[in-house]
Amino acid sequence: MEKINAFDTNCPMARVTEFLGDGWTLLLLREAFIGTRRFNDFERELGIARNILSVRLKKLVDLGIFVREPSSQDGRVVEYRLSEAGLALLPVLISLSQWSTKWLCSGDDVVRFVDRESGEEIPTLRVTDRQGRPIDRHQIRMVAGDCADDTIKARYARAVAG
Amino acid sequence: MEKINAFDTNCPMARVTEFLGDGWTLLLLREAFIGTRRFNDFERELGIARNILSVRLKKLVDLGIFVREPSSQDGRVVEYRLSEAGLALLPVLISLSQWSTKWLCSGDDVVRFVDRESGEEIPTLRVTDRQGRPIDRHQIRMVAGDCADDTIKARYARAVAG
DNA sequence: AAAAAAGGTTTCAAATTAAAACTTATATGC
DNA sequence: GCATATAAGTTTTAATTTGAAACCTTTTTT
Repeated sequence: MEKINAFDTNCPMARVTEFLGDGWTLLLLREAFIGTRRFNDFERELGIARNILSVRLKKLVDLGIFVREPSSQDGRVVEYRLSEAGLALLPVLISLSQWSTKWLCSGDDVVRFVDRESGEEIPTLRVTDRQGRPIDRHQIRMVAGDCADDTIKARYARAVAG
Repeated sequence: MEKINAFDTNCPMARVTEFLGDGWTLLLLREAFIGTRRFNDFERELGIARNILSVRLKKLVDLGIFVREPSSQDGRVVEYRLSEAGLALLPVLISLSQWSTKWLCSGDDVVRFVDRESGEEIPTLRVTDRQGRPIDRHQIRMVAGDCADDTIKARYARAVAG
């Protein structure tokens, strides 16, 4: 994988790839949202190699997604929990999960997101306008931001998202 | 990366990891949404190695996310475009992009999603209840689905998403 | 007919991941 | 207090994946 360049430094998707672009991090996030906190538990639940887990947790901590907290009760124990930034990934996980359930998984799913009170399934996340009205895929465009150079701008000007 | 097991076969996140869990696929999706269609264009825009690109495109086609279409105009040309399933990933890309813009990228971004008519930025995707009312993170739970075994169910029963 | 263009595949070196054993620090049971 | 257990890592070595460049095949252009 090439080094991140000037363009990708400010591309939100490229920045995400930096940590989601491996075979374990999304599952680590799933575990964290389920409530897994400890090194040995992440290892056991996922079957991830310890050296890889070590590197991934470091990266997630560096990026501010996890917080590393040695336990005050037991000097051996370290807890990894989701930071504000990590918790803010919930809509991402829900939209991914909903998409996957519909397009990849068949029938019964192992994991679902529900409303704690009603127990009802969280409805499909929708893209809306400022007034909260659902808007159609075809009404959405990707555009180049201010810091994009002319080549990028020209490409995005042609771009159609959907 | 271990083989997908019985549990993960029905875990939406594990299934997503199967194709998003590498350093290129999310960027291929970004390119596809921008309008990139051809092998050589994906290669040039991303700087991805041709052999890897070849394998990734095959996988995306296999999963039904891309459609491979030899051009009827020019027998040399092949077009890869997003299928319905691929286009349905737009909310995922938007939520990822919004999260990344807020928590990873600083200031100006290269890519933005806007309303085609108004030109306004797409507002942050929100989790809502069935009536469309925004619901708080703490009101969301992850639960085990029907096909989960008792161990899994027990873990999820303790789980708190947020 | 020759050259160019497009979409690949092949080959081999470099980097990453996996599995297992090892290390260090703290806690527990006798 | 000493032996054992537990937790969180690190190290080592082998297997797999990725990257870069050259090569191949088909179709189009000149």
